[in-house]
Amino acid sequence: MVSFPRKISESTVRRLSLYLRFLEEFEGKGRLTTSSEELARRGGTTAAQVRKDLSVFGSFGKRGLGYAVPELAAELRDILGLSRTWRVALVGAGRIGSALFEYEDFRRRGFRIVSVLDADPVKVGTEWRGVAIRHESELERTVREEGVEILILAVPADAVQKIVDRAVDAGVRGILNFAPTRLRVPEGIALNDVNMAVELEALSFALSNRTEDA
Amino acid sequence: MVSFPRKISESTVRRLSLYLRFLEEFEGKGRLTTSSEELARRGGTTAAQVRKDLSVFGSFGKRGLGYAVPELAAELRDILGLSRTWRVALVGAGRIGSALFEYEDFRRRGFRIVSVLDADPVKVGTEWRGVAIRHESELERTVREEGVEILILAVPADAVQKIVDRAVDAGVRGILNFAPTRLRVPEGIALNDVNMAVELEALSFALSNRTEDA
DNA sequence: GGATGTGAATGTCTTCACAGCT
DNA sequence: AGCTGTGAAGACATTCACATCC
Repeated sequence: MVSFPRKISESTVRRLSLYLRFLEEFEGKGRLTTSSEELARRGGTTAAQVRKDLSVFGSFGKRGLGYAVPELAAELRDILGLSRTWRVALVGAGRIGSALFEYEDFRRRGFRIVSVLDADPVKVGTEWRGVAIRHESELERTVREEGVEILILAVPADAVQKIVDRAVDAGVRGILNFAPTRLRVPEGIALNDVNMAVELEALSFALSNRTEDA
Repeated sequence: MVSFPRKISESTVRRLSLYLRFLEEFEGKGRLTTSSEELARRGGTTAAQVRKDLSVFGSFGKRGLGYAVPELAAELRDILGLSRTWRVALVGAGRIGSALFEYEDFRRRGFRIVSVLDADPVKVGTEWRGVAIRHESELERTVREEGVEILILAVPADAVQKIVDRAVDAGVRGILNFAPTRLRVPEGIALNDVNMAVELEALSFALSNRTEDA
């Protein structure tokens, strides 16, 4: 709970998350300093953008020298709320759900999937790496008992809004939605959509309209 | 190959893709007309935004009446390049790859995965729904023989850049990247990243900094 | 009357360019 | 000298508001 100035743009936050990834890579290689220029190159942006992004939160560099890698990484982890673990429930034990459950990057970053829920009675009662798959009807109880703060939605599409409403009532504060639907959430609940079809269609658009040459 | 004015913003394209989804839903229900107001409500934006987005490409509505659902849907499919099928190769037959392979929305929109490639000899030679899993070393040949235009990258992370370079050389023109790395592609190649870790971290940031009350 | 299409106004994000530390 | 931090300028995106047409 650091409390920051004004409104911070989504794109700034996404870039910070990228920078952090690079910094951790540098840490792994034992590199001690870096520069806005280098982070920009790796992140596909400009040095000025990197500095602006960071300047929203403070001054972390030394003029003439650059940034100390471990220090800046630690700052970014703090800013992004990654210096703690988050208790996550996964709804949907299908293929996407399973892929997300195994996704190493989540685990490494402190997102701990403490519960998996599904509507399919065949799956309910089995378990994944020691996490029991429970029936969707137990959503509220699970959220409360397990102290779930974040919900990952990996279900085909329809009844999703109801699940969200119930989860929010039970105390969930953030939702990562993979269902191709626009969800309504109350003020104050964080929501992020990952719509893979939209991404592919954006590609298709780009390929169909190569006008920018000539 | 319709060729449109100026530079069209990424966000406009993404919204069009959303609108199309809603229109198709309406089509399914037999609804014949809609309005910018309705599309906006469904898409979480404003009516003015919807009209601006569409106006970049033409005038598809009737003043006083709104938009004809099937006509507008057809226009959007044209604009987005979805009136044809795209030949896609999937690199990575792991969990994410498998989830994407089965993803109904891709199939329905005309993205046909004609080839799956993996580095794991155990997987190579098996098949998914009639599509043989080939060894990654056959990438170039596959791209050429199968006329692959789009590559979906669902591999853990590292050697990804090399795969991209080879694929581009062989003729691939668009890439949907799920690996948490920033890729370099030549001018004229379309690239889209889906970074799920970044999305989760953006949530974590939002949850850690609820300052906007008070 | 009612909803579109669009210039003009506003708001937001990015880039520039340079003063200020190290 | 080198690289950050940052106001100011510029580019881009969204919202407003209304003339236009069905």
